[in-house]
Amino acid sequence: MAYWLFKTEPDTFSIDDLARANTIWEGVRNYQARNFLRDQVQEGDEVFIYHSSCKQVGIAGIGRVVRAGFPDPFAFDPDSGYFDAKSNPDQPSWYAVELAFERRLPLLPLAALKANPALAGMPLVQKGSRLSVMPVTPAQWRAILAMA
DNA sequence: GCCAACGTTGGC
DNA sequence: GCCAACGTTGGC
Repeated sequence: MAYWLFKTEPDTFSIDDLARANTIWEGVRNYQARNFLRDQVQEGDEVFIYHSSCKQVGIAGIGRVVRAGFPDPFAFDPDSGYFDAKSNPDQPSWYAVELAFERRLPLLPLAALKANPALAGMPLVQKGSRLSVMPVTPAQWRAILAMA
């Protein structure tokens, strides 16, 4: 089983929304993140949910992967904001996974994560990184849980 | 709202 | 293939 961190803007989708129902994690439009979703994220993996671009940025909770990578259906829907005319079901450009809610965490602010030397290797805390789906090592996972 | 950093696009 | 222009991300 592997660990991940997914970013989301809570104004659009938050840990509270995940707590209400499983969700298709759609709309990832970055190739590096896409490759993780398509090739590596597996059912049963655990995921830190990170709130970005908001008042209190940080890790807000944990989700669990209940369906591994499949073609992002929103990319095929002309009415979706995530529509991509270059993606088609025969050769999908983009992938999604399905997540279930696991639990909330007391918000772990980005500043605190940055201050933890055990997390220095995470793209999350590195300047300029915009990666929205990233692997978390078991050691990093434990270090973050220890902060909660 | 500002702006730095990054990814993508498109002309050549 | 280069690289300037542009759009987006995301912290502050």
